[in-house]
Amino acid sequence: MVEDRRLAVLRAIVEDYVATHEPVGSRALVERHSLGVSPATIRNDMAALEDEGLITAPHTSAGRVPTDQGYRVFVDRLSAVKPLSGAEKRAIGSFLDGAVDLDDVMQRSVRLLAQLTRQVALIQYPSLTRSTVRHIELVGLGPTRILLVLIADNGRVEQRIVETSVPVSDDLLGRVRTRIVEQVSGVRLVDVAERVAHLGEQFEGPERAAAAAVVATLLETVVERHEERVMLAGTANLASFGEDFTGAVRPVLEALEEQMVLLRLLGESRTTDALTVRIGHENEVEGLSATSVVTVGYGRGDDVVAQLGVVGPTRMDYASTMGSVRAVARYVGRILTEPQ
Amino acid sequence: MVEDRRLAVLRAIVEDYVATHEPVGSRALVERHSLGVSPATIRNDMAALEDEGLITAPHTSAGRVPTDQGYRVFVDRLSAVKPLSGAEKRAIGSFLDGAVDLDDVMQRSVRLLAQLTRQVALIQYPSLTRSTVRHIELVGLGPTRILLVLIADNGRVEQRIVETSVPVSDDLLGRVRTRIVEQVSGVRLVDVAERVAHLGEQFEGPERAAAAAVVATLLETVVERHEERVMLAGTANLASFGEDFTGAVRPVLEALEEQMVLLRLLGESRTTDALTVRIGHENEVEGLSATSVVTVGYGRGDDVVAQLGVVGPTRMDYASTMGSVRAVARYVGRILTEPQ
DNA sequence: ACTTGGCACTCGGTTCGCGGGAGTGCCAGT
DNA sequence: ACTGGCACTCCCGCGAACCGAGTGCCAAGT
Repeated sequence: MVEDRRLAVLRAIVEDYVATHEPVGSRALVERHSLGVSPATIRNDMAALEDEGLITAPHTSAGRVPTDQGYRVFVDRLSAVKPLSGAEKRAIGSFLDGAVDLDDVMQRSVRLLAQLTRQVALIQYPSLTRSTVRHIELVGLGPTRILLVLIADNGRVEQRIVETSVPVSDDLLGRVRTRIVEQVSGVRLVDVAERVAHLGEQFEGPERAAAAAVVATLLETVVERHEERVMLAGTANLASFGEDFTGAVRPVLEALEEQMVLLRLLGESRTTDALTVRIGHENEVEGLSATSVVTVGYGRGDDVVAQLGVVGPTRMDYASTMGSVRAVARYVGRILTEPQ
Repeated sequence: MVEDRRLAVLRAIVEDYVATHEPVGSRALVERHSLGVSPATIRNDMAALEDEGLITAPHTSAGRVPTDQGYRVFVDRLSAVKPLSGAEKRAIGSFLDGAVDLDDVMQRSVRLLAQLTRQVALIQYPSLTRSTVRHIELVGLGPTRILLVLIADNGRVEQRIVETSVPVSDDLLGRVRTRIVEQVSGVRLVDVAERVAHLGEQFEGPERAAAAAVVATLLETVVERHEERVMLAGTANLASFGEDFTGAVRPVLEALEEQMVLLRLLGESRTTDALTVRIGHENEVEGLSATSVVTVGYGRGDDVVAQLGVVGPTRMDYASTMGSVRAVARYVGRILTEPQ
């Protein structure tokens, strides 16, 4: 009972602080929420919440501000994901429907998400897992350099440079290509590995090393590096996160310039619809301790192929942000599911 | 004579202001530069410079600050491009030499430039002009959708989606591909247009429309869209441009998110070594009126294939910035010239 | 014709002191 | 367990005063 009210107070504090960006006091709280008790009672609750580490007071006589832990409790126990308004849903539809290829889908989605949340949005390219190989091309760039291009049937194209220890003639290159194409055309990417595993052995002597290098890179491309691209939008919104945030802009921009950081940030949910929220210092990424990151997996049906999400100030509107992130993820998933 | 000293005063003002970020007064000027005259004389000169619109005073009794026009005169008549230090040159070498492919060269270069100048760096991908076609692949994605992939011998890969008005069978697709590959393999990209111009006419009836669509897209890819990609680095430096710049961060970030804007920004110098400097309001791009943009073409020898440059506050160190931009452009040009 | 020292003046920035007000913690009473 | 009252803290805003940098102008000097 008492415990319930305390949580209600926490919720009220978070909501007011998110709305006003100012420390909230006991009086303002009873005025703006129907808590049914006096400011004095609220003060007692606030003292308790402060002891628990959920809120904190910037000065002796200012109001209270939620801590990272406070937001954590809020997100876990007090807030429901807020569905989008009709207008927002319609906006999503009209925004995404004109996309012409995968790049375009990604770009439109990430911009849309940035716009909806007024925060920084991230989207990871879908992995190749479900696709099949349409074609593989080997292009000699020099005696020991080969460009490998993999074209998947979903329109995605991957390219990698292969360095071989021994020179590769065009003739050999042609034969390797023929063999590989024979083996993997129309094969699902997940199955490519077993098809080409022993392909190097079909070659003799010095040719074997070259063939092996090509195969190794192919496997790497297919298996390991198939989700490394990330797209970003809405960095301009960083400038509007508020006065008190300006000092944190630089480290955030620095973090966002690193692909590796972005990938770590997006994490690896393996089920759709399960939103991940990392609040303030929960973020391992240095420089993002003043921000929260909301991510979710998206894909075809229940099959998660990649992640998307947003980065914003810890004092964001979690309910709306989570709603937007989830909604965009669903739309993108739907588009990927449609026959292209 | 008098005119000479006035320009010397302008130079001194620009240099001091760039160094201190504070309005500079007559007294400080004579102390820090050997002008050989008294502050009173300087004051007269300053009044004249103000009348000419080259400097301005923020308040009645603060020092003077250069105007955009003042920087213009400084850049055109008073400053020499500053060569890099030995350490910087060595840094460039070690930074760029490990690059493994075109993407990598671009990425390393743009990061390097951002680091050297502590500003925001831009680099445009080299155009395909000089390259030859290694391979062209057509992948059917649906009845009226074809993915066109063009692989150039310099390692660059371009992809485009083609929408056809009539359905295209795999059979037809195969034949179109064969014809195209026959025509353009090994051909320089600039010559592709004439080779395929009449290719559609080799097909009859409904097939002609499909073939024409593919050819049209191919031409577009080769001729028109061959320099649309731009890479960006150092946006975090925006946060360090200074107190007085914080208000301008948002519009700048917004501008930098638009590919089209970036391309306009990079402009189109057609000779290497001719640096372009656009100062403050000289920039047509809205939102960049508080910044200056320094760009230069780079390429193989005298042949400009693309541009690179930086965006920084109008009160940047033009001499050093121009030196860094030019130096990086030369290095990148050299790398492109080396046999890959 | 320039240059210079002197001088009065302007005005932004800083410091200081002083309420006002919001907010708290605690206590005694219900 | 809640509430009203009360003393206390301390941030914030405001005006006054002051300092100092800088200017413009003028009369004198070269």
